[in-house]
Amino acid sequence: MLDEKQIEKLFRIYPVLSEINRDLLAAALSKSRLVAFEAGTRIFEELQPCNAFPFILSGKIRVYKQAVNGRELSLYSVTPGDACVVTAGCLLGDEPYNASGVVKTDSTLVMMASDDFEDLLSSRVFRGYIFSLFSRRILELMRLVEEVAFQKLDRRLASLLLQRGRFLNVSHQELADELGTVREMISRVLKSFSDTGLIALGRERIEILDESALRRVLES
Amino acid sequence: MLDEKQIEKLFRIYPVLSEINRDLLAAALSKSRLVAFEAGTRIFEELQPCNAFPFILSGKIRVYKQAVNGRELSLYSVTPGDACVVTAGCLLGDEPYNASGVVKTDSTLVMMASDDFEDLLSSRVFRGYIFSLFSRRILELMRLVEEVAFQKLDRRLASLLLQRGRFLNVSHQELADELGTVREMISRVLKSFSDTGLIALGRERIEILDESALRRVLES
DNA sequence: CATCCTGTGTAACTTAAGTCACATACTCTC
DNA sequence: GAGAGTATGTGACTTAAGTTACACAGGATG
Repeated sequence: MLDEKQIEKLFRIYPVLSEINRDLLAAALSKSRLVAFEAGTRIFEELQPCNAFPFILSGKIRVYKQAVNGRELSLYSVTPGDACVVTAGCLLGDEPYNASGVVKTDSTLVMMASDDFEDLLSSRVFRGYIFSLFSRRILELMRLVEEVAFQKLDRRLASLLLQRGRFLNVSHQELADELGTVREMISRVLKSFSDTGLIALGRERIEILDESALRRVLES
Repeated sequence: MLDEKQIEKLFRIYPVLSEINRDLLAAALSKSRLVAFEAGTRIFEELQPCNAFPFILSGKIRVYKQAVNGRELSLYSVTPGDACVVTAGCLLGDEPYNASGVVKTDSTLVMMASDDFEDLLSSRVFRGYIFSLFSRRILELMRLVEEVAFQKLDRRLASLLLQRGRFLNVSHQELADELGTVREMISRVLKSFSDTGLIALGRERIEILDESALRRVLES
């Protein structure tokens, strides 16, 4: 069950819900429940039965692949307003799903039963919203494939840094896990950026000093 | 406009259509048109406006990314029964879409106007079908990311060969374009397979001699 | 048959990335 | 502030992949 405040928040983050027939939506929401996860929780084992569709109210979930030797590579993140397509895929398809998910920052989700979610899809506007989330994810994955296949690490890392804003508090290992490489490579490339004055380095801290030069790395 | 025979074929390949309200479907089909493409056609420039949804009746379309130096990497293929999610994404999302598409074998598609397609989605069963195509594609792309990031070329090539059946008529270049690498690498790995008796080689011809051994390469 | 074209084989080399092995440095806690 | 635990720096080395440069083979065509 959700209280007033939570429902209000849900509507703020998923405004498309207001387009749905009120009774239908009320019925679906009455059976939904709020779930909170702490940062660090490995979420995917828990969602395994995949009998519910998650709306993200707050927080951030990282979906990634793991290789045998322990290396990791992020596929995408799920943030408020998103739908976890994987869950959806799991709901609708039958294929086993073998990526992992971990909560990056404390998160709250509204879990809606699969049947109710399908009912909501009878709304054309809502359908359009969900479809466009799917498509965006597909395009993003296509971009990722290209990046991993064709782009060198310095470009990929520069791009990652630029996405994260001027000051970042991350360890080299986290960046490596994001890009599917190893810590040493990240340290080395960061060092080369720092040697040329693009960034300043500290323990779990990176400051972008020369953004435009960093952007130029993307075109190298 | 489609004739009886084409409609029959469409139903055979997309049986889910029979679940849709007859009038609704008839209206949508009456405005759809049949399009044929010859093998070799680069299709994506032509679909650019993306104002229609394609049902594939026959043939095969390869969707791939191109790198600056001319290297290519296949993202997936679209075959009868599939939906080209990219087109769908293009229809529903707004992001530009920068993969390429080429017709591998002569193809016929039924192009349905975007609005009509959205009407059909009011059928719960049809919706489920389309969603599951989307999800499958997403899972496939996730698998591809992992493969490109973490797997060595011999494994990837062995896997590709095994998917293609006992006798294949392809050039090394085609295989390279599939995997995002260069011809020389393919020649080299194939040679090593042939040296150990896994395959026999000829001009544009590969025969798998020892399938189980080739399968074992996948686990190496 | 001579020629051309495309596909294949292959050696030598370069480069990017990953691995190994430590040294050092910072932070937190007791 | 001593010690533990984590994060970072770095050189030496290995490996996978890509590049360059040709030789050669086989079929197609005039």
